[in-house]
Amino acid sequence: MATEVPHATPKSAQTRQRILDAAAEVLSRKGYAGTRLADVAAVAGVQAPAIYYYFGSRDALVEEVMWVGAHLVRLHVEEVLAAVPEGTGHMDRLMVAVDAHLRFELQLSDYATASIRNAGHVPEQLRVRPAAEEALYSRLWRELFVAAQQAGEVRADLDTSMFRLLLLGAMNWVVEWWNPRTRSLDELVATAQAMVRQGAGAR
Amino acid sequence: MATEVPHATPKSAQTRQRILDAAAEVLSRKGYAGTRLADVAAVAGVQAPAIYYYFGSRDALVEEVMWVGAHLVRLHVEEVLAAVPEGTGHMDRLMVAVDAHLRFELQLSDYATASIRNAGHVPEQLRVRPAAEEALYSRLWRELFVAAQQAGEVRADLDTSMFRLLLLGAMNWVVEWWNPRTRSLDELVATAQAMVRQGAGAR
DNA sequence: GGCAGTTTCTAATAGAATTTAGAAACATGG
DNA sequence: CCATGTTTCTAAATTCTATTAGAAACTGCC
Repeated sequence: MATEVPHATPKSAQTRQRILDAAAEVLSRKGYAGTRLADVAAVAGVQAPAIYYYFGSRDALVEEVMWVGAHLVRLHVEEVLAAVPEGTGHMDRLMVAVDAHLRFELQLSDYATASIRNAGHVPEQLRVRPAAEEALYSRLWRELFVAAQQAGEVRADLDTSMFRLLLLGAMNWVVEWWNPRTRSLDELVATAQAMVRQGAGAR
Repeated sequence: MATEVPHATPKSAQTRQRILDAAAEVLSRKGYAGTRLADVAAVAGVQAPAIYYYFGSRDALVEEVMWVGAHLVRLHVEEVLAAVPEGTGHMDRLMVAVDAHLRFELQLSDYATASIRNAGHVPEQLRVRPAAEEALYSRLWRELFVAAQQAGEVRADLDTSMFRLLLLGAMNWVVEWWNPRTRSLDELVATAQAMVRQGAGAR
């Protein structure tokens, strides 16, 4: 019964991956509502029914993209943070996380973009598994902020929980307006970091 | 030919309004993909085909909600800013705008929520008219920032264009996680204002 | 109370997309 | 080179909504 585990052979796994990548690409560009299986199939270089050999349904495919997206973002930021030299300040660690999140979301991964853009637009049932990943990611940021606050590098009177949600929102919303042709990614990262460190106010 | 202008009588205009309100409510909650005409009709207290007496198509209805949402946000913030006492500082005017935007988006208007959440998810053709409103709104914020920077209340070396987009993103994304039961709107506003004024950094 | 115009409904249609059925092509090991 | 299992295709069925047709109900005015 190949239906149960059709990913055994390398060849087959490759096609499955191609379909998943195609779905991420189309989802990141057109959103949940605009994503047709025919489009995904075209990008993957197969006919639409071939998708059903690997995924139970359109929604199962979407769910996997969403999960992978959330998962990859977290892995990436964790890895980058793990590589930060011992003894780096807490605010600087926050800056690194901002940098890693933005670059990954905008440059490296259609999965991340798809996951971010469609988080609130897919049917409830598809959010369960991705939500668990997102919760882990939230925790990562919470810990960064708590540590920074305890070390006195973030103001003691700041509601870091709210601030964190606002910051992640600012970074996530970038997918809605970002155009690499007209803006510099370095500049974006620098501005987002400045927003966290010191805001816009003079002095 | 009543088909052309069915909104003449007050009674009729009322039903039309009910349908539009219902569409804003459902769109703000379920998003473009999840919005069924049958749901909209149910909320408005009519049968689905009645919608066609007032709107040419599902998309025409959606487009109107999107436009009204963008329009109302701008009007509201403009009005609030117009009421600010003469001689108020530029940074304080920014704080007022942040306050007005967030409160309107979260408390006063399903239209605003619908417009924000679905801006990037409706088909291209539906974005033209709303986009014009959004451009006017962007200009409003641009002017606030430019004035504040020229007055020296915003750091001279800040890329205010980028900062503005990040700030609006942070505020817009709030619709994705906001829960009035567990969070205080006053606290949210205060934190967003702090983000603009001084960021998270200590001193 | 009847009549004209407006508004809304029930029932049917249409169209688009997902999803199945089942046949063909392909790959691989004997 | 055949046999077997895997992978992909074409063609068809299903499903889900938007949309249309046309009848009924309602409203206000004479």
